[in-house]
Formats: sequence, structure tokens, C-alpha cells
Amino acid sequence: MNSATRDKIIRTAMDLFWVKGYNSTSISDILSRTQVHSGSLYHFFPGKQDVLIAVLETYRDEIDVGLLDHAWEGVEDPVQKIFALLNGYRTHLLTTDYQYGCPIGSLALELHEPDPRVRELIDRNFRNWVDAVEGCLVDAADRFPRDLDRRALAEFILTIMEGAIMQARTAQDIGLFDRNVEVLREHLNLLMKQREMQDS
Amino acid sequence: MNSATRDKIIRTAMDLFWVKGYNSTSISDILSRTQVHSGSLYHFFPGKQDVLIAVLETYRDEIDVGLLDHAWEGVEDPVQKIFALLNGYRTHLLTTDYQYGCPIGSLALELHEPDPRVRELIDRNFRNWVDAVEGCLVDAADRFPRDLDRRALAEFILTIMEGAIMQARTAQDIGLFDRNVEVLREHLNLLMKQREMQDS
DNA sequence: TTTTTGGTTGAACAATCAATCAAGTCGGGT
DNA sequence: ACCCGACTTGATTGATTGTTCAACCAAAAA
Repeated sequence: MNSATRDKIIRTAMDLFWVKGYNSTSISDILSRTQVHSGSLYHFFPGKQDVLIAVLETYRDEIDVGLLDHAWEGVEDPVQKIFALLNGYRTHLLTTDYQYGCPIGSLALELHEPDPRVRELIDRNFRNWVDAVEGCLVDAADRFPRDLDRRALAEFILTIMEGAIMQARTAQDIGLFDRNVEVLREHLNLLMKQREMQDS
Repeated sequence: MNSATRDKIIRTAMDLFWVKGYNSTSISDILSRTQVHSGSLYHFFPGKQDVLIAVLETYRDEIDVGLLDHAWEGVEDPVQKIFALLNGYRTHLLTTDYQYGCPIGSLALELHEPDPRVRELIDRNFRNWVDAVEGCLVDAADRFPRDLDRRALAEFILTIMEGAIMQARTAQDIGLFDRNVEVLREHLNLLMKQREMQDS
């Protein structure tokens, strides 16, 4: 089932879907970038949508090595891990002149009537991301209010990331990203103060 | 410059771009829905992108009558106005089976390399929305900390709206929207408590 | 050696896309 | 009556889209 060609197609599609979006990426875009011919592509994938599915499956399977490990390198504190993760997206925005946002979020809003398999894969990718952040919150449970809804807060942090990217990219102004993160930081500070009051 | 035909095209395009997105909406989609012929459309608009520009200009010019007036009907309290606005999007999600999210946000993430005029119009729409929320925060200034960055908080609330819609639509679960709003509500409550401490 | 399997090549296809344009309609102004 | 400009009609264009397919290749299996 695996092959170098198949993998090359997926890697290229990951990048093209990220920068140009799904609809604006044509099969011939993928073919010319990979130096693969159409017959080969259709030997591995029944159609364009199946390339998208393979891309989303790759994101799903590689969230650790492709995202978290890199963002959390040298960061131990679970709360700082959250901001390190956000900072990874910030760096992407800056180093690519606001071209690379969140690949999953872009697809989520671009595909309006997605195939159920596609919708579920996007959802799965979101949930994996939320799981990771929720893990950080669990690790820092002793610093937050005892009755905190950690799941809801983790979903909230995904929201901040997506919304901050959307606004910073549209305005082409990293200040929008930074201010969003700053408000989140203030919220977490308030929660931690609450816990201190509980403890005393 | 105005005409019934031109207006019919814009209204139809607003709806189609909202539901299907820009790239997935073809000129012939617009033509068949409006019963207008291609020559007429191209008499008013140099190209497809100019239809998009007219749509974004309409959103920009009609934010009051098209959005705020309706959402704030019978709501006086400025803080409640914020949640009434969010609740409008929630209702849209529910009554359209998660088909209608935020028309501007969808376009913002779908168009990856937009024409500068398009990018600026999307930005202008976001800023108008933020202005409206910032106005609420100004009206409720006596309930929030004196040194609150109201602009940043208004941008933050736009982020919540966009991210909550994105997640709820993807999961097809209104709980994601509600939990996001609930965390925001908790944050505003904490801020208001801060102010009470300042006053006492 | 022959067959099979997994993969490649690249021309070709039908459909759809945004856009064009010459011809026509119609009402108001002169 | 005449013209003019605004608008409409709808066939047509050329480019691009996703997809198909028969021929081809190489290496392993029989």
C-alpha cells in the first residue's frame, strides 16, 4: 500500500492545501510539483477527495512528531507548553508572511458541505489538538480551580488559536495575534489567582 | 449605477458565498438562481471577483440593519448585547443545520492569496464588528477594570465567535459553541469582580 | 521462460469554468 | 421621428478542471 510516490503526493498536497486551500489546488498543481503523472496519482487515489483524506489522516497520525514535539522542545512547564504551542503558529505566520495559518482550520471553513469522512477527520484533528492542551491543563491541575472544566478551557484555547490566526492574517498584523494571546494569558492568571484563594 | 438586476445578483451571491463559499460558487450558479443572463452580469461587474467585492461592501455598509439592529432588539444592557450578538450566530447554526456560519470568517480563511481590495474589505468588516463590541464595552466601562484594554477584549470576543462557530460546525454539536461562550462569560465575570475590588 | 503483480506514462475525454460579444430591446431626450 | 445610452439576450470561446485508459515497464513469482 505504501510507496515513495504515494508519500510524495501526500506531502506535496499537504503543503499546497495549506497555502492555496483545497479547491484552489488542482490535480495538475500536485502533478507538476511532484513530477508524477496523472495515471500514477489515480493508481493510488480514487479521486482528489481521497488525497485530502490521506492528508488529514497524516495530520491526525503525526500530531506528535509533526507539531507537539517541536513546539514543546525544552519546555517542561505545562502552562508554558500551551503558550509555546501558540507561539509555534505565531512563528509560522511571521516567517511565511502570513501565508501559513492553521491547515486544519482553513480546511474546516473552506469545505462547506464536506463528505462525512472529511468532516470527521477534521473533527478528529481538532479533538487531538484539544486533547493535547487538556493534557497540559491536567498536568497543571494543582494551579487551577478545583472545579475547572478543563475540556471546555482546552476547546477555548483552540478557539483562541484559530481566531487569532484568522484576524492576524486578515489584517496582516501580528499585533492581533499577540493581543488575543495576551487576553488568554490574563484569563489563565485570573484562574490561577482563584485557586490561590481556594488554597488559603 | 444601481439597478434591480445588480442588486438581485448581489443578494444571491451573498447567500451562495455564505453557504457554498466563493470558489465553489460558479457564475452559472448565480445566473440560474437569479434568472439573469451572463451578459447582464458582466455589464455590471467586470468579473467574478468584483461580485465578491460588492458583496463585502454590502456587508460593510449594512452591519447595522443587517446584523446589529436585529440581534440587539429589546436588549439594552451593553454586556448582554455582546451575548445577544453571539446568540444570533448560534441561532443561525441551529436553524440551518450548521450550514450558515460567519460569512466573513469563511471567506477570510477560504481566500488564501486575496486581492488587496478583497483583503482590506474583509478586514474592514472584522473591524466594524469589533468596533460594535468595543462600543458595548465602553458603555459598560463602569463595570470593568479601569485599565482594561477594551480594544483587545473586543478583538478577543470576535475570536471567540469565529472559533466557536468553526468548532461547532465541524463537530455538528452546539455544545462546543455553548462551552466556548460560557468560558468567555466566566472571563467577563472575573473582570467585573476585579472592578468591584477596585471600587471597594 | 512465461506470467503476474505493482507501478508508470501521457494522450485524451467530457464537463465545467469565467468571460466575451454581436445583436437586440426599450424608454427617454431631442 | 430619430437617436442614444442603458440594459438584455444567449450562443460561443478558450482555458482549465478532474478523470480515464490502453499501452508500457520492471522485477518477482511460477
